[in-house]
Amino acid sequence: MVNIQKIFEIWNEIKERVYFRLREFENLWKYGSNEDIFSEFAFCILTPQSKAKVCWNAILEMKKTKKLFYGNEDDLYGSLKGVRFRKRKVHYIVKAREYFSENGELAIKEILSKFIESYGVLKTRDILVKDIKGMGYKEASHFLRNIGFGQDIAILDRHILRSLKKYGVIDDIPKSLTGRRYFEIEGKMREFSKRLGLGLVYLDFIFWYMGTGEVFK
DNA sequence: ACCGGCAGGTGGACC
DNA sequence: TGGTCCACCTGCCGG
Repeated sequence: MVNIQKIFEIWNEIKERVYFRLREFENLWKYGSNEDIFSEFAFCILTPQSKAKVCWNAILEMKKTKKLFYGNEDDLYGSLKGVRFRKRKVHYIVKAREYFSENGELAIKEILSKFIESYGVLKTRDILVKDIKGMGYKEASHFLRNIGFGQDIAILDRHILRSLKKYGVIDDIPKSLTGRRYFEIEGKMREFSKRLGLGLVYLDFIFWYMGTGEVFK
């Protein structure tokens, strides 16, 4: 078994920054526009196997020029140098933009609100995974966390999984993450966080920080 | 200069 | 029905 104390040391080191980020997420949902929310969504489509910072800079540029909201696939493609699998991802973004629009206008906030009020966050995540190409459980969780609904969900990426194994929460890192297996591991991480008395959303930040040395997104 | 390692995975085919 | 495998694809950075 590994040193549990390390977790709390890191938590003390980063918690002010984490609180700040979480407040930003809440404010994004409270005060953000449909374009703001969709930008966060598109960011989460881009991040798999890519560098988060490169992705976020690309989003900022496409947001400023409005390409993200009105451009076609070619327009977006040109802005995504450095993003892995960008051809595919551009397609996913444009498809999702239709999904999140009503009468030709972005309505992602209204649509998500309805889902969350009617079904709750966990079920909303299922809906996103089922309906949107390019969103698996990992990225759907990432997105929901980044718009302020991450209190009880885990973002099981390679860093988190590595830490979970290191601390004996799971025996092995699975080769592939099916929905069923995702829930299983998420449940174990939830239990672990309860045992530590640290919220799941905090534990994610701590593990992410241990893996990368950053508190970015 | 070359090269392995890494970057917040996902869809779809196949069994 | 549910797991496993592989294509997708690029650029940067340290040895």
